[in-house]
Amino acid sequence: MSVREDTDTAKTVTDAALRPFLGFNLRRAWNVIHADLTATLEPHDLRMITFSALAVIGDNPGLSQAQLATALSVERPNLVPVTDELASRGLVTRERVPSDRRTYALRLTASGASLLARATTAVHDHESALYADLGEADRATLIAAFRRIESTGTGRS
Amino acid sequence: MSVREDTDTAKTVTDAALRPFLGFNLRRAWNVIHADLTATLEPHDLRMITFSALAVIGDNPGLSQAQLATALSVERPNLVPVTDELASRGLVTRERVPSDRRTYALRLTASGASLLARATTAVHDHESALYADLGEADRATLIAAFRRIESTGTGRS
DNA sequence: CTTATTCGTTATGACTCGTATCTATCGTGC
DNA sequence: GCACGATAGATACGAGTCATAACGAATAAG
Repeated sequence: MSVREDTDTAKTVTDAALRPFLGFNLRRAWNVIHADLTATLEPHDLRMITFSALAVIGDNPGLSQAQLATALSVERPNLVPVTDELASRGLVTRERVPSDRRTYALRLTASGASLLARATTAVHDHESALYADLGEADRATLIAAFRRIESTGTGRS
Repeated sequence: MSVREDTDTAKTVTDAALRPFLGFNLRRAWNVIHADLTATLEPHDLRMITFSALAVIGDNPGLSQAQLATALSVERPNLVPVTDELASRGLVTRERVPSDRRTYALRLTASGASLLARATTAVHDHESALYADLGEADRATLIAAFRRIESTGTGRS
């Protein structure tokens, strides 16, 4: 079948076969953004999951851990060490709810809100740098596309 | 401080604080695509890494494992079990190179090429379904944006 | 021959995430 | 009051991914 190609010593190894796939490109972009995000949050002693949790708690004071897990798309067990850490660092409070003593009501403390504000600013600035080459319109297109992919894939609203 | 909000029993837990961040949306989209891709490749007994490896080998016959690792952005040690599996399944050959007996020259076998073709079709079809809501222009915008994010983040080419 | 470098490989550990399971609590029906 | 199923939080365990360190074999340079 004339499989004999002299591509052997080729110095150029191409991605060409994978580039047409959006999923592949998305993975590469995600790797970059993930690395940048991790580095951005590291000075604040936050990981992506703890930062996300802080943000959702800040937006939904008094929510339960189960609600938080749903909002973050993680399983409940994986949230336990997160809330443990946030609580032990004094960033969130876990108040017992009188009406249902099984659940905790999660709220930001003052220092939690302050840290969230600082980290949010840092993340926003880093994202702006990463997307400097992208126009505002492209950025909006991206987010809209992501949400559509999300809903197409999961079927949820 | 009038912290007393009745958001406690709120049934609606919002993502609002995170949605403006592109990274967050990208992660969600990636989760969806990753799940779909995994399910798509599973009937072919392929994982993302093995499929990607097949595709790159098919496009660059005779390349070394080190070159493959670079093309796939994974560390060399993590590629060993991949090439082992592909070789033991008879999908790729590892021929010794006379000029440099340290390296292996990786090539697809006939069945490897056949499997790659079938899997590529499957992945392409699934991607088309996922991106059905996206126009062709949006898809091109997405890929272009990804590549720009990639190069901005890594500084490479 | 000696030294440094590269390839493929092994071993190891960090990190993420999901499933199964347990206890405590709530709600419902008897 | 008491049994039943369901839910919240927590624990334990395992699968999967990924990077680092280090080793033998082979190559290249001195």
